[in-house]
Amino acid sequence: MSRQTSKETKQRLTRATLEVVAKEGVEGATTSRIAEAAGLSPAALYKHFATRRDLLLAALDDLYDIIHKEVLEATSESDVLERLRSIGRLHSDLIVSGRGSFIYPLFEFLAAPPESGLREAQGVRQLQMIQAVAAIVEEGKAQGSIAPDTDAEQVAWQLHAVWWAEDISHLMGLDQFVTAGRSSTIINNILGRLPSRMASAGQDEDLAKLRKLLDACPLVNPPEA
Amino acid sequence: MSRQTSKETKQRLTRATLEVVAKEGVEGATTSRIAEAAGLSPAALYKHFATRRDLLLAALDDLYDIIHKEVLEATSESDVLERLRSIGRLHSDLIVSGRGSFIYPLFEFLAAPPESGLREAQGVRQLQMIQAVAAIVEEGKAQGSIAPDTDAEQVAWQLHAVWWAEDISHLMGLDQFVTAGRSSTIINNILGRLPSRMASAGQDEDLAKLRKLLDACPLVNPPEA
Amino acid sequence: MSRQTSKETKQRLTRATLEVVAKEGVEGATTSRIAEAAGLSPAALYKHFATRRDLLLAALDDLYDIIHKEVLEATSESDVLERLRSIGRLHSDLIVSGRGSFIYPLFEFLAAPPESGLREAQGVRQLQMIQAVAAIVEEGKAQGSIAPDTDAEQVAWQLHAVWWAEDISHLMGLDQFVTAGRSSTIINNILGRLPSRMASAGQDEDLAKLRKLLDACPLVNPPEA
Amino acid sequence: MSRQTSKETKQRLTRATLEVVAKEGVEGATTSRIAEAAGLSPAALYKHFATRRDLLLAALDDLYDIIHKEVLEATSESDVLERLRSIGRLHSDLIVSGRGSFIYPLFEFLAAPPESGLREAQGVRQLQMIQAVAAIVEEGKAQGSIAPDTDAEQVAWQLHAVWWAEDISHLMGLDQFVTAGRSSTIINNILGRLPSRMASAGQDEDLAKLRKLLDACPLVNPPEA
DNA sequence: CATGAATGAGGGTTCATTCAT
DNA sequence: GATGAATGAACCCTCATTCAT
Repeated sequence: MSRQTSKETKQRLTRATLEVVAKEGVEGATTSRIAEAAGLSPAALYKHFATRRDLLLAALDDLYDIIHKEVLEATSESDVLERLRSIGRLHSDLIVSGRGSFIYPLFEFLAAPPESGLREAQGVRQLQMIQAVAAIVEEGKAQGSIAPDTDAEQVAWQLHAVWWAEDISHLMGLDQFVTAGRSSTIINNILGRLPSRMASAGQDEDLAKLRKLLDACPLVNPPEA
Repeated sequence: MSRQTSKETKQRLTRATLEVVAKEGVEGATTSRIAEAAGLSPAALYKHFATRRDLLLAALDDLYDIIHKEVLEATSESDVLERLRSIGRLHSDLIVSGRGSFIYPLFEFLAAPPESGLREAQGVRQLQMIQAVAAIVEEGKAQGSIAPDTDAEQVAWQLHAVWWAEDISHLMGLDQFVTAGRSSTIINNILGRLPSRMASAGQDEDLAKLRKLLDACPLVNPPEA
Repeated sequence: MSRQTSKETKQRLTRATLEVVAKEGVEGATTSRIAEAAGLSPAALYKHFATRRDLLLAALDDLYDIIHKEVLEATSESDVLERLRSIGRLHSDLIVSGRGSFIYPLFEFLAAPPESGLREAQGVRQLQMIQAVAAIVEEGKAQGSIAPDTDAEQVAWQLHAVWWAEDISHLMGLDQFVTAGRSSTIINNILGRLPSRMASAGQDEDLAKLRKLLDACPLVNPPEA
Repeated sequence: MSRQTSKETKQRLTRATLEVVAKEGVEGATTSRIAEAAGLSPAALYKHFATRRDLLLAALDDLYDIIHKEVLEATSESDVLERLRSIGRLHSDLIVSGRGSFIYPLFEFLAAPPESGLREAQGVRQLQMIQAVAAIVEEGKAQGSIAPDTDAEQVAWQLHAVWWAEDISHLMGLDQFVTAGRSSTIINNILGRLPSRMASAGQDEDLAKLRKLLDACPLVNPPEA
């Protein structure tokens, strides 16, 4: 009982890492602090991870799992648009409430020294998340609730840009971006253009014209771009 | 005279700091490395800054000055929309070409440990930049080229979200966001909505209707948000 | 049966130790590296040896056994002088060819920290080897091929001095001592004085006079020494 | 006064290193022990040497300087043969008295891990010492006290072989090699053959014949060697 | 204004060893 | 007989900073 399986301890360590990183930054996530948070000796840590960097990477993996579960999969609305809106709301809530401790490691890894390769490691995972969001949009297209000519990946990038901006603002102490409704305004703009004619038919007959106009308007879709 | 000298040395130190931060991250920006890059002894550093943290803060100030000069003020188009578009293009170019070395320090500071206060310190400056961009938009409103009911600050946030997303993507090695035209598509979307009726009259009479429709459309501007 | 197994495992461990010591030095011969080389877990090691030091000592024993077998007993010439010359040649060959991997552990043990007792432990074994060589010389005296008044142990020391010098030179990268024939010249000098009158009678009648002169000569054998 | 020049402190450190190595072996010559012996903090050490290895190398240099001064140059006999004999006696004395603490680091460096390059570093210095001894022999040839056809370098190697054997024996606790006169017997053998005819003329007329016989004797100088 | 010398604290990591399983 | 988990002690080294010069 006192001895635990390696897998359990590994998770205990990655979780402890995320905690410590959230509180003290990656700089401050020293092996001894992590070990203490996990209830181990610093030496024991090296029985499970060859290197502090390995542990950080494992924690990053864990983190993206958590994000997947707590954000992407936490919402179950059958309507895709509602689901995306819900994800956005969840993200904002996590930010504002301070429960979004996963943001710190995220940006810490972003700022890792160029040659460490940690940034690129994160890139792969972020891309997967973007594609996961794009997949949701595609689901909406299949459902018929989203216009069939929508560029799903473009939408996913667009949403991520806003979510990242929420993160950044929060990190800098500029919560107003979220609390003053600026971010949700952007999200609404993005999502507002997605509905298919069919979906919106019952809601707003103007939208059909609007979309046609938007598509035709050279300012919105400049010929050269 | 000696004050002049001190001022010069101070700048030498802040520039050296930015260099080192770019190469090694904030963690790796140790006093000795900075001193070496500045051609001083580590001890001499303390004649100009009481603390490493003070030096980092000064470097951050310097950095934002540079960004102001190299990005915001580097563009001189009289037409505000063109100017904003130009700023965006400059940003993308800096990213893709790799000349945007200031991005590294920016995110390094963002990822500084919570208790260091560096993140909040950066917030103030970023806010100033956002307001500077908002001021440009206001200028456009005064010129008449931008619709008078435009929320200038909202636009500034929106643009920053895209620029930050370009930064983040690049840091993660996901240059596709910039190179595949995803970011410029967003920028075009944003700027495309700004022109005033007057300005667009000669260009595209559709836009007037479009804007009216957009404003009225509950999907784009939901009542509750 | 289990004892048998233990004995085998013990040998596996001592051999592994010698390998690791050869590659990494005694310092670098850590329990985990040894265990890995032996295909065991570090913990299992302690079922066979109470202490790392005990294992090192056992490895040293093993090493001297190997040397006995591979060098002293590998030569079978009936003529003692030829046998000694052959041993010398074998030693030189092992050195130059790089197959004499046992040299590394030997000097590693020699350089073990004073308080470890490893050096003294080696002394006993080296003394046995010297006496083994002396025994060969005695055999030659019994055969009649070596002069009866020869100090066998002195000769054994003398030969060892040369062999050690070959080892040391090789370790320092000064292979010239062996390859330029310097060591063999010394060996020839040593062995050249050993033949008995009888043995040399058929070969060279000068030697009788020579030996008498040598013995009488105060420069070669000073009275005080 | 409390602050010292770097050069002084450097020497203090190399000397302290040699002391510690003598007492505890190179393994035991940890930075903290060395620093303590030198009266510094472990951190201060790194202001003078970039690396523990660098310090060890500097100590090795220092060591060879000491040997040069305390052994090679400590003897001033004008007669070269006497000088060499004196050097040998000094070496033996240092060994037996235990004052020859420099032996430990010498062999420790010999046993350094193969890839560390410390062994080769020592090789260069040892070669210099061998050549210094050869130079003394050459001096004797110039003086006329040593036979002109003597191979000076061969003699130097031969002497070193004996001295090394004294070192090794001592390290293994086999002081008998020195105390029972075995090493000095070899030395006498070596030096006894050096005198020139001229030099020995007044001493022993037998030697002339002896040398001629020795030179002619195929057992001592085999044709093939 | 600048520096060389110095340091306490702490960094990540490895060590030989133990013990429950 | 073997192992996986665990650890206290120690390793080399770097840090931001101070102070006499």
